[in-house]
Amino acid sequence: MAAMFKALADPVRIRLFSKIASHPQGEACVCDISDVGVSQPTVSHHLRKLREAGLLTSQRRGTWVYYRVAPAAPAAMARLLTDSARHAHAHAPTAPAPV
Amino acid sequence: MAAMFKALADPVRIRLFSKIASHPQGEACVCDISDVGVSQPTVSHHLRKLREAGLLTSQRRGTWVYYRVAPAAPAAMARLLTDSARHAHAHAPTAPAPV
DNA sequence: TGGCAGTATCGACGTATGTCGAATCATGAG
DNA sequence: CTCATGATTCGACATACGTCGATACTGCCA
Repeated sequence: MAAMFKALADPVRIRLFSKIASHPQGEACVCDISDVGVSQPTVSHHLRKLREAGLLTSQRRGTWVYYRVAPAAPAAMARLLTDSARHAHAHAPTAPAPV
Repeated sequence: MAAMFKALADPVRIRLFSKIASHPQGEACVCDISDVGVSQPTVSHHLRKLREAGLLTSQRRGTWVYYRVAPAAPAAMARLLTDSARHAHAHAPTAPAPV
């Protein structure tokens, strides 16, 4: 789980992840998202980290490599966060629990 | 945003965060959550990181310091994740789009 | 077959991070 | 006031990370 959060613990990787997630067809080739302010090898390095953490999947089609979001890992991360926030909110000192 | 994810990019900090979130009253003093496998100064260091990232708030009551989850930051992180996952799912190669 | 465009890997460098022990601060008890 | 307990800060160390240039790999096209 920590590895998943570590994968997004970098502004460049967050930008890459968001770009891929918001791209048409839900996928993007590397050439479409390489303008994040770092060199091309660094982009490849970050994409590899995101893929190894389970947040992205890659697929080669001809010359280009397409990346898309793997839904399982983000869902698990979101679950941990929402569970914690909900529990904290239920005991919030200022706001009463709505239900 | 990357700083928030970086705050949870460590197994010890995930354990601390989860322990605090699941504690009764939604808060925990440091002495209650110090058994995470590292020394007590290291626990304090990690709690400081989590607090600086906006994920926790601290409050001293007498001898003890109590930590609780700050709901805003986890909510923002969860939103980024669920939005990305939902978008990806809408274009998933296996599941057809419902609309 | 050769060349070319798109990606990935390698090696190296500077910086950041996690960890600890020792010391310090803060608070309550006697 | 003095001491004991809980928590933080400090200094130091080994390791991990982000970044780059150079290089190698992959597949298309002439």
